[in-house]
Amino acid sequence: MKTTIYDIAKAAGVSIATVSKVINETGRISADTRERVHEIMKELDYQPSVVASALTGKSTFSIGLLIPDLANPFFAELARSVEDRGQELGFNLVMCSTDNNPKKEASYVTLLKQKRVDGIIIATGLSDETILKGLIDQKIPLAFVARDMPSVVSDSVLIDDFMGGYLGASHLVSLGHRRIAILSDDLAQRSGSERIRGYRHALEEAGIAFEPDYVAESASSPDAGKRRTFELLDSEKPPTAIFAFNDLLAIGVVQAAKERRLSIPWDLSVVGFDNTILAGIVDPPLTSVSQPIPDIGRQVMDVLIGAIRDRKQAKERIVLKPELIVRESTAFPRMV
Amino acid sequence: MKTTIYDIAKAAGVSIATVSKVINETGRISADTRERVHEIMKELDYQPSVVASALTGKSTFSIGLLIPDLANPFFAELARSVEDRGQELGFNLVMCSTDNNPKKEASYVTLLKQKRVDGIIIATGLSDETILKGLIDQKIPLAFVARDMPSVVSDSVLIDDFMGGYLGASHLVSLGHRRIAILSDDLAQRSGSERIRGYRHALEEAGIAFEPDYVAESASSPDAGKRRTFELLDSEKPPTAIFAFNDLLAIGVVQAAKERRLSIPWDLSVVGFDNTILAGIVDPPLTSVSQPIPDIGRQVMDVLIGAIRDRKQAKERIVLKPELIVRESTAFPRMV
DNA sequence: ATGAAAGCGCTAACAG
DNA sequence: CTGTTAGCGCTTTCAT
Repeated sequence: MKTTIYDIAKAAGVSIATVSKVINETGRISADTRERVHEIMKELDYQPSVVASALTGKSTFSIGLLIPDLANPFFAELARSVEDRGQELGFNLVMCSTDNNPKKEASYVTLLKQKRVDGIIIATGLSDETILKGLIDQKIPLAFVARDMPSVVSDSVLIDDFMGGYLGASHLVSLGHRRIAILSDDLAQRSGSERIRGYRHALEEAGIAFEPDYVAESASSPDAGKRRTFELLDSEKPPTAIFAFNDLLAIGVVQAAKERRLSIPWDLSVVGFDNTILAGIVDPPLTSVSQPIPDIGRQVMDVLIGAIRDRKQAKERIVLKPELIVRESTAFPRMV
Repeated sequence: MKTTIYDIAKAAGVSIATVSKVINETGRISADTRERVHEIMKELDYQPSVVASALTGKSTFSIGLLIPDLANPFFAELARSVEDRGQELGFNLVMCSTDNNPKKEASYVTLLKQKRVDGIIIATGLSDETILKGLIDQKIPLAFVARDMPSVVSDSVLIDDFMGGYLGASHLVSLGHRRIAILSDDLAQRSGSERIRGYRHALEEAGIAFEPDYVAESASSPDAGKRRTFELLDSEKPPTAIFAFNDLLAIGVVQAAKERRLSIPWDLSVVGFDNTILAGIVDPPLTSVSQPIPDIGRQVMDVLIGAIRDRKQAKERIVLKPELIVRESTAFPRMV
């Protein structure tokens, strides 16, 4: 049998209440017994059961993390930074890759609820409104990360997507591009439309007319991005530059260009988003709008745990600044 | 208040025992009451507490996953595949990135124990023997993945590392290379030495003498790999090919070569290991020994859950085959 | 077929 | 300063 608080109490010749108190450092315990209990616990390699203590209303010290796909480097890096902060604070992360699939979302959320996680960090879309409503009704602490959820009042940390869109687009504009296409992963999401706003703003500044046909949407993988790029390239007025809303998509663009024997950046400029490990590795290295991933992860965790501890009402919305990292995938257009 | 089994019982006009039985489909319940209880549960959006049920000795439906680093694409992809299988089976994954840091390992393992996870999947080295011993003593179901743990009798799934080493080296040999260096992440681990055995076997077959100086070790990051590559390149007899034991390291080699203005594959051939998403993306695309990641992930999860369910004694050791994916980072040596 | 009751391991009053 | 005791939400005999 696993050793329990009773075993410790017996061995130390005290009551379980006393043991509980020394474990939680509550109430007053004589230095003497405290020490003795500690010794016994060490001796018997006693591990207090979080399960039992959670049942009495305390924390489970588990946080759910809902992301689209752990195999996507951006989310892996994000998860890692969230995990690190959790580890520092004594919380574990329960991973949930939803693939933006409503069924998976629902199934994961149900599991998380049943496990009574202390809170949930949401980095994925929640296709089904009811899921989110259920979470809120049950007052489960929530925090959104790297995405906006305007319809909900909740803690969130994300970057200034308008600025991100502006940064990428104005870089291209200043290089002399006028036919700049957008490749977005999910236009419906707020960050997508914010980035487009930033992009449009950059165009306007330069007196370039906005061309709806230059806004393309694609699933978030190099392959899907590649296919969508071919379409863009085959249009009437092919763009001279493509601004992808994540690095995976940008890589798809690069691959499409290679297949067409277009040289990047000379025949086609590409800018990515997220500045993941991939950006520095592709050929050519990708100019990319960088998100401060370690910061973001740390801050969501902090904000969530703050909400859990204080059960405070005030919600924070932390907006961090993106940054343009210029590498070799962008240049002035060869033929204007 | 959250709705509990009592609420359901009251609303349905039955005892909590009955409700419990319909939830778990145990005992005999009249179709009539069963249906009624189900309805009420749906109506009240009742979620049985895994915490409470775990306290009575049932599963927590949580599995710990110990890996070195979630931000490393190989482990992210592996985690994803493990997670997927878990999700199918109703188990959640608790992520633990240890950075091969003994302190973190200990801290995570303690947390996992306290949470009474049903089992732990270990993909990391366990620097501290006592940790592992503690786990085994407490009879916590364990499964090792992508690494060998010869000192322990336990379920494990991994690739044939000897074959992996042989595949990479013999490819290089057949191209005409004779000065082939190894860049390993952790020589101490069994997979490392197995791969080296495979490498030596390939050399022997070709009558090439084994040169200990060609075996280098490095931390598992592009940067560290790059530094180590410079040393290799600066040695008396610089190698004409480098076989890295993971893609991150191989990328370091590529970067080092670029900095030295060496052309890959003409001045230097490189082969990686793992065949992660990175391999297809670097310039030039990397020849890499591929691990069947989705398979591996699925199989560990199956094996672990098998062990949890049946508490069986028989341990399995599942060995999968690696495969050489030839891309553009390898060629015959320009100057032999 | 259903229910009463005894735990599971721990916390939190409340007494002493 | 320490112990008694009543739960927390659920499972599981054992009766009925």
